[in-house]
Amino acid sequence: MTQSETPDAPPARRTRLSPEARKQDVLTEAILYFADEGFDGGTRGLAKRMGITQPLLYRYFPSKDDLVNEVYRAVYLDRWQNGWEDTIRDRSLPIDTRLHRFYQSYTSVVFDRNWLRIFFFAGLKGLDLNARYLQRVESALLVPIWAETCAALGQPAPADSGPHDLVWQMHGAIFYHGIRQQIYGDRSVSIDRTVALAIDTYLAAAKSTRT
Amino acid sequence: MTQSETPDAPPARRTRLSPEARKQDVLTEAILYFADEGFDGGTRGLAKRMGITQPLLYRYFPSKDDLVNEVYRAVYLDRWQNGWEDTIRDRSLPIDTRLHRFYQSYTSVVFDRNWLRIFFFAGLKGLDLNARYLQRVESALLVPIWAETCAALGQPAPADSGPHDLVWQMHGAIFYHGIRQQIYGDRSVSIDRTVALAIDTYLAAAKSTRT
DNA sequence: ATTGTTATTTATCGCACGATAAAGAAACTG
DNA sequence: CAGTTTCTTTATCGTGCGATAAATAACAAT
Repeated sequence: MTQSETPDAPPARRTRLSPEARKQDVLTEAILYFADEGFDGGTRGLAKRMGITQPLLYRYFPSKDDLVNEVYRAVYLDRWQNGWEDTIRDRSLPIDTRLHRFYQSYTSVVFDRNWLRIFFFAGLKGLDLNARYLQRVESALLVPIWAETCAALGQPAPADSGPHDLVWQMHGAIFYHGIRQQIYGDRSVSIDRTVALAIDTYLAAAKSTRT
Repeated sequence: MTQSETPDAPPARRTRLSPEARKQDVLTEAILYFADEGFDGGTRGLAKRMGITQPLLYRYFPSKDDLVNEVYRAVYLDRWQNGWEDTIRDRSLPIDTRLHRFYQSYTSVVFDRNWLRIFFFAGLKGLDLNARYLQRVESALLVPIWAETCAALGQPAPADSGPHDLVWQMHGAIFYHGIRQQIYGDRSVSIDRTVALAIDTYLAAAKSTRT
């Protein structure tokens, strides 16, 4: 019984890769693995899923914590698109078009199972990653959105205050859709519908309140 | 060094409680503990926090899983208030008053650190608890909200379709505020402001689209 | 082919976990 | 006070974890 082997795990692959390729392989698989299992997932499980042995991980990452930190970096820093801010500020387009294009791109990145699950695992663990990410969202995306909205409505741009609560409303409604979809598995409503509705509601409310 | 004891843990309390009292104590503390540590938190940590020894837990709960399940029940089933549905359907009040009252009560229950954290720990673990809870929210709260909204606007009540996306928008915007507040520690905006704005925006949008 | 380098595996340590059995002590009974 | 009950602790088992050291094998160079 102790001899039996699961068929997808041949006794010893012993396929030799270059350090760069192996490290990248580990990182790529670690994103999927920790998104599935949470950061309490064991290094043995990750290694088994890759068809390598567990100590090999420690040749490329000094500790599990280091691996986890590289996962953070890969998922959140590397997937940030500077074009988002440009799209929001591109006054050659009407504001609703800009918002549609921005959220179409934003949700295509953020409404990803791995992205969202790791985001919440980190948030629950109390890491400052989420607070810092949200601060970046606010300062780099939501504040400009409100400024551009005011400008499009012929209002003076707000001095340096934060984004209006209306922007958070819109953003929250859209983000919550992603949570329902990716965390709870509810696939009943399409993303495009939610995004379009949230933007329309937001712009209508912004016009009517004309703060 | 191995003799040193943390001062808040006297060698042996040996305070003897009735089974009911002890079991309730364990359950109460387990809610706080698992909300902090997640369900991977150890039984030894929970026992230490209570000032009892770890095997004592197993006198009142056959296994850790049983304890966790009782935590679920205590947090989600027992905190559901049937009055919510009554408030929504109370046509002696205008619809906006009903929505304000409902969400004031709902958020006072749901925007609780323990409630939200356990909710997300369970969701990430893939338990069906969240899907079932959301289904209950939809059928018992959101569908009636849309029906009452239509009625208040003089529309025919929708047959048996789900809640309009506008209701999900409002609910999501409010819920997202709780996430920012309790999961990410952002205390910048008040709950009341968010709730009031979300309801106003929702009702305005419902009026204008008059679907 | 032989050798050297190093990617990879085998074997193992110390520790924390969930869970169980037996010993101990607080309360109740007479 | 002695006897019984049962709440609580001590001691322990088996398992899986992160991490390390040593043995092994794949590839490159000559």
